Amino acid sequence: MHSKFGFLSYEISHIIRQRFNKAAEPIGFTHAQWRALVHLSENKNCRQIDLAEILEIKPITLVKQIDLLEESGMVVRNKDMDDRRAYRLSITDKAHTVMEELWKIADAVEIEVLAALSEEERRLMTSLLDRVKNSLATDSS
Amino acid sequence: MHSKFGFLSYEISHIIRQRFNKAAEPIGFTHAQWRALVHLSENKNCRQIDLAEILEIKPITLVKQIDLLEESGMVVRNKDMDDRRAYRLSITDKAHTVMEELWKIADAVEIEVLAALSEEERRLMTSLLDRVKNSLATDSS
DNA sequence: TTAATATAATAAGTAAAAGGTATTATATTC
DNA sequence: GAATATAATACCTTTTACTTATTATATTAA
Repeated sequence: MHSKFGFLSYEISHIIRQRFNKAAEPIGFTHAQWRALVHLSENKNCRQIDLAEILEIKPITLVKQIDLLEESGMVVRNKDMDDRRAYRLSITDKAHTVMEELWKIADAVEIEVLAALSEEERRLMTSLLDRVKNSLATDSS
Repeated sequence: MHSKFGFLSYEISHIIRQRFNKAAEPIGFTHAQWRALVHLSENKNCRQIDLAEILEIKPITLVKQIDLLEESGMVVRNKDMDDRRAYRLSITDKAHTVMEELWKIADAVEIEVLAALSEEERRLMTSLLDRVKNSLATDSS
């Protein structure tokens, strides 16, 4: 019997993204922007190329997300004084307020989607996924 | 502390899809087509609208995937005798052969991605995800 | 038994999220 | 100082999906 982990993780995360996008649409954010914001807030003052690597997307893909986040006043590109090719990304005060709203949405979606599991099971599953993710992060993929 | 399940499941499934797509590209299939094929083989002779519901995509999205799968000789649209609006989808003999190849790729990718976990942990995680998925399937989402 | 409504597939056009390749401006290395 | 590498990005394409509207056929209600 073949494992269905690939399909299951895809299908569940797809539902989470759909529901998040629907709920966050009135505020004007997509799940991809949200993901960039959260990872940036955990890696303050990094360059675009650093954030792209963290997000596991190509730099050119991130450019457009940062464009949108800058337009909506969430992120600022600051010239790097030591390397004039690069920008240092920072999050605005406004972003902190908006992110509180977005976390409410994200948490609510997650609780809804994971309702079938106990809190203990949710923690267990998340920690297993976390180990998988961390083992991949060290790869050169 | 907020849960990261949404990001984790997205990021891991994204890596699985990327690796699958890369490995299956020479044979000419994408992960979306692969997903449709597998779900069709588990729901033989269903209509497009049924398969779309199983895949949790809109019927129009499925049309194009079936177009591609029909072009490559994997799937046949058979006129439904009882409802002349509908097609019944079937999988060709050729598809069975190709699917064996694709399962090899899918299994290999999964083993690679989940290498950090023991077999026991893999089974546990998959069964937790399966419960989540099934609880959502009964929703009217 | 028609008239109104619903359903299955699909055409046309759009969008979100991503990537490939090439370019510009700067850094680094040889 | 010349060759090479790097950070950001312009231009174009791909994958996967959606919205809205249309055609053909079924079903329901009057």
